Amino acid sequence: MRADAKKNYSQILTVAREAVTEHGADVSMRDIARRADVGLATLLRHFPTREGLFEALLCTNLDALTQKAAELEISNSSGEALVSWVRDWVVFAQSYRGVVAMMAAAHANPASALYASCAAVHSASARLLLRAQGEGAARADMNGDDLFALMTALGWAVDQPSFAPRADHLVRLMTSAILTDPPNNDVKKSKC
Amino acid sequence: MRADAKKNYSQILTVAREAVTEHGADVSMRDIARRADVGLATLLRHFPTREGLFEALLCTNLDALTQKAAELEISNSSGEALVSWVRDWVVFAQSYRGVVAMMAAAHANPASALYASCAAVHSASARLLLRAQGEGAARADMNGDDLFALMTALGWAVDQPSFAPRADHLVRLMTSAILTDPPNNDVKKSKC
DNA sequence: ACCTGAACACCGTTCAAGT
DNA sequence: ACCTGAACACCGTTCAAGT
Repeated sequence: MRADAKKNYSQILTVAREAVTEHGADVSMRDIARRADVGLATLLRHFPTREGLFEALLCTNLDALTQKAAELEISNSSGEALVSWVRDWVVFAQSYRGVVAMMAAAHANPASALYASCAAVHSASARLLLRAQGEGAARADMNGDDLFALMTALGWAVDQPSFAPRADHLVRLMTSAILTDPPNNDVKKSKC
Repeated sequence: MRADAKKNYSQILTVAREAVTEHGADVSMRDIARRADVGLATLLRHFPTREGLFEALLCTNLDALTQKAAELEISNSSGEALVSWVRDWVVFAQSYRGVVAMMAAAHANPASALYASCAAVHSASARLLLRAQGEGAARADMNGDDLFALMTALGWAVDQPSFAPRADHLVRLMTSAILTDPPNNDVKKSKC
């Protein structure tokens, strides 16, 4: 990689981070190129697809996420590990607006630059679920696909500005659907 | 409304239904105008916004949905009524691809042509939840906003092609998060 | 009243021409 | 090797000109 190419690459990533923070995952690629003082064609050769750009933008976050999964897999309580994992996922989902929708689409498209990352999240989820199910901490009647779908749905919801204020509570409600004995499910039934 | 205007209006709705069925809620307005053999400007005067067009496209579905809510409000079991309502919502959500995402955005924007419909769904949900909570059938620690968020998240999930196959199961999982004594929650704990 | 073509400012894709 | 401007086919918005 030539010196000027290297400089452009990092410059693009820097301004892309700003642009995506401001306008979400649907920012205009042209806008990013303009901010980076680079021709649009240059941006598109470094990152031929929008997903390619996001794979680079998110790689730190994704590494931290999968690293966390590895730690949780050998933690004490399999149930608490699963809840922590869902929380970490939600934090990741909030890194940039529109990221979850993009991941959901990439998950179904092996040609996407984000496919491998989606698969990693999916399989980490499946492993944590399986362990929790083995200990009876998680519902037995769901699989990794279900968990991934629920986590993605949750991530999408907290991404919506109107739902964001209730994000913490939505996480609690969602985890209570997954665990067999949810810690926050101590609802007092009315007498009638 | 003049005769030719009336003809254009219904012609637009007819072809819009086809186009949206094929390409989802993000179809090009130009494409719809072309199919209707109508100038783009004509389409945009009949329906100044995309949401305006969808308000017309969905009005039958939305009427059926709110009508169903009214019936469910006076039904026997408040818990079963809530589950039926969620199922009806999911069926509605599947009417066209991308509709739920549009409704979620419209819900936060009073200027949207779909805002009133969103509010109607929201308040119907809140009423059914409140009744179920009064009888102890639904969790006490959630409100109408939470239910609407969960329903929208569920609707969005089943809208994703990769999650659609598990739609029925996702509905069951989601309702089990809402009900205090879920009928499908008879999970046998493992012995260890 | 209602319709329409055209101009406008955007978008992402592609490629021949530059250094 | 790498960059770039320009042409291309799209999009939604707007409006003067038609009937």
